[in-house]
Amino acid sequence: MAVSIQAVRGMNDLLPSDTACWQQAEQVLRETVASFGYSEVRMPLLEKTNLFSRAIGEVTDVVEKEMYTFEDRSGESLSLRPEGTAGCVRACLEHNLIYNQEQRLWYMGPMFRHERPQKGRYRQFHQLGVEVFGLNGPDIDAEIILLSKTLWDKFGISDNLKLQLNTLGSSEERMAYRQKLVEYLEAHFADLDEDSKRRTHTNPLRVLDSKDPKTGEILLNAPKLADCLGAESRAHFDKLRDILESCGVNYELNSRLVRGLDYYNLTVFEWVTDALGAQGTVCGGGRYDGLVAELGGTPTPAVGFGLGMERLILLLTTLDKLKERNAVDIYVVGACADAQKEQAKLSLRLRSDLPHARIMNHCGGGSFKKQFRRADKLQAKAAVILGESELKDGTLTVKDLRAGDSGAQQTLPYAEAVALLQRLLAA
RNA sequence: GUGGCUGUAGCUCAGUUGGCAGAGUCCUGGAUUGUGAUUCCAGUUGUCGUGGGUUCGAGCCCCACUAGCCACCCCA
Repeated sequence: MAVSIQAVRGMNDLLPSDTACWQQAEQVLRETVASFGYSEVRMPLLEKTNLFSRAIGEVTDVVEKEMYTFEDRSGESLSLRPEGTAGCVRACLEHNLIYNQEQRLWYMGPMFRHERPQKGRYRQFHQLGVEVFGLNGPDIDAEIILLSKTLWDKFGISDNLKLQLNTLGSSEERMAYRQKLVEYLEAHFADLDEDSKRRTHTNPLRVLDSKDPKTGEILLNAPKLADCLGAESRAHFDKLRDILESCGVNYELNSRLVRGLDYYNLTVFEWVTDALGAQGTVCGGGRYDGLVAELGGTPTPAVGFGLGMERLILLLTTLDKLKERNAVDIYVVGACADAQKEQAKLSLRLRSDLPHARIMNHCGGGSFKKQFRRADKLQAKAAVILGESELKDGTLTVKDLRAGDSGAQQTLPYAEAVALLQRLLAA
């Protein structure tokens, strides 16, 4: 459809049928993080560009080619946040939230990356972020994985998500391994496929994931990350696995899981599904002990994850896990001489006496037929009728719209009508 | 950023070798002037994604652009 002004590519409007789904999902997310004792933080969508280039890594795809970056009126370079962790750390440092104390935090909101849109990948997308600061043990790594697992259980989608787990070692071990790997890849550079040649310098650990058969052969003799791990890193990972297993969490070890943001170390994980096509990672995260210091704070251990809201909701919709929910419980129809005034007054009174009911007053006039059709379309549970006779007698007619064919209806004094409505809504 | 497919009514889609722009649904009104998913009748759907080109004539063929979908890539 040709429209004179269109939305920016990859940035979607959420219409009433969408927001009904989002609100259901958001409610479960909020309840769950609260049940783990986490607190909400809200950060600006805009940050100084160098926050992201320092936090995420200068040579990552996200920073190199996916950020929305521009100069504001004072000439300062700003960027729309491509992820939430950097801004969260910045906020914590700025307000001394993590000076000698631990924090368990969460946030939810839009992120921006200039990628080619496709199913489950949009230029404005939304994440639930969970971040923990000041705890360095495997127990907290396990906790955030258990938190995410709790979400899947509550949504009823645990069977459709698999946990992939890996460890990258300490920052030093990881850097040392990266160095070794790059040296090895450079020695065989001529025989690598094109993607792997590029990745050798952009994201060498990703080369391990190459599907090219010739590169695969070369990789057989490549140095192994596991060989670079020290006893401490190994113990951390073993303990994490121990806790997950004792809590009944199944996982797959995936030594090629490295993730694209530079700040990760030790534990990394992803929850993946095969129900969404190419964008199968619904939730991913890990430990990032070096980031706080990198951004100028005192060294502070940290761990967290991001959950893609669009992918979650796409999965919930695909698996038909969201309840259809109407927007209206009671529809007020009428055709008395002073209809607009009397209906408005009645509707206000009903809302006051039935505070949890969603009550819509018919506006715009028209026949009863039209008004009832509207009530039915909205899937209201009951209609309240205010006509000439009701107004004269001081009564209301309450019609049960779920009763079937003609529907049961009773004309009652106000108080009894309210009581009947209460019973109908409870049913 | 690269490739493949697609774009016709609000929605889902037909549209023959290039020859009057269609169906279903939705919406509106009526059959029933105080009663809703059914039924029956009537009615409105329009920049055929945009701009060029070929042609007597283009929804259809050609080019460019744009948007969407899917995949690569990347990640949530």
